[in-house]
Amino acid sequence: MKITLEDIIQSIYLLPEQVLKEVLGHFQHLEYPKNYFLLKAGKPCKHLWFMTKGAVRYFYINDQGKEKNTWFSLDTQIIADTSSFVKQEPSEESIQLVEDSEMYSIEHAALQSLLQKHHSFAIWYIKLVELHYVSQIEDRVADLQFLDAKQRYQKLLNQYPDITNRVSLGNIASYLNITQETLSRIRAGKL
Amino acid sequence: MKITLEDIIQSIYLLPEQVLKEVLGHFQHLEYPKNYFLLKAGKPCKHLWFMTKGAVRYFYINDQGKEKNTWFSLDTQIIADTSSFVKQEPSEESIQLVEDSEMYSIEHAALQSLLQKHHSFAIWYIKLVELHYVSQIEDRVADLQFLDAKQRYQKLLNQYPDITNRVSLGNIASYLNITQETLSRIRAGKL
DNA sequence: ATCATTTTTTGATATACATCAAAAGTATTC
DNA sequence: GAATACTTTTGATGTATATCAAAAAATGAT
Repeated sequence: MKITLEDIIQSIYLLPEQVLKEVLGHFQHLEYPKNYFLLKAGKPCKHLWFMTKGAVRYFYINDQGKEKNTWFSLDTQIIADTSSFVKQEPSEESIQLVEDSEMYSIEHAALQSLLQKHHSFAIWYIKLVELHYVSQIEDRVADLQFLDAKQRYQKLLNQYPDITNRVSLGNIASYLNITQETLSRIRAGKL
Repeated sequence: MKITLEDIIQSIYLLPEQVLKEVLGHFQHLEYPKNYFLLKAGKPCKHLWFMTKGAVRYFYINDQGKEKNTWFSLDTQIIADTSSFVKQEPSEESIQLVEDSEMYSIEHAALQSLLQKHHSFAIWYIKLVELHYVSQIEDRVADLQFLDAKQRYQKLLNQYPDITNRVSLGNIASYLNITQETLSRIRAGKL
């Protein structure tokens, strides 16, 4: 039983039939291969994506020119560089697929006009932002502040039990903010 | 020239005269002394506060029973435990004044009914959430991931040049996620 | 299957920051 | 203004994790 775009939208907040129809009309169905860039740093994030299958990583390039992952989204997730999306300013991070993925996208401009047009859609978007952007990222801050590398790894495994088969050790280490050597040692139970 | 509540509200998104009036009617003006708790961990965050003067810290209690600051807001800022506020679930953090402060508050229930009642207010709230919650916290994640203690301290000083006179070294160190000894050494230029 | 490339593991050493202990400095109260 | 409590600084030592180097294992291409 596959998750439809309609399911995702309605699970956030129930929209009136008419509005839902109109909203659905603004989404585009997409399939991209592994390694494809949804967003490259420097460009404004013009879309909001609803992934139905696949995996992505978010990353920055730091001062020393090294990539640093900030986030993973696997399977059914909403994807965007929130900060760039809401301000329509150049993004500081890139978003790249780490698996062949399927998703639906809506453009920023279309979203804005729907927000102005339909009060119910504005309420829907408030729920989306509150639950998806805010809660997720607050968790992340708490993790970074309070958990050490090993605890953060265990929490990630808890959230995505199959992540080790889907994302490389180097990419996971980068997200955990540790080196891949350290993650390798944690896995081996040596730390 | 003092900043009024109306200024703050209108700077987020211009509301129609009538709606603005109604919205203003739901805010309460408050003055609290240093050390007062706006929110205690375990209680749901029932208010959104618009501070016009003063300073607050947000903090958790960690596993070892030690307080850990997660955030400061000084002067004109919007205050809430966002995560608890949006879900109306028990808060994991506390919010305490570190100076005598002045602010305006609106209750969660009042906000909800205004959101349902006025499309324009829903748009206003979207702007608020996007710009205040999301952007601030994304910066914070980037800081935690990419900057070392010294860089984070310099950035904080940049944002709040007078913070050293207003917030204790221990509180700042806690926010920076380092010990006060380390911060003391950074200040002394020994690190 | 073989070779080339990428990913993961292992080992030795270095470093940033924590921890513990105590002294010095600054506020607060009577 | 002395006494008391809080805050900040200094010193010595310990620990988690980084860095560098290289081997081993896994993956992909011909």
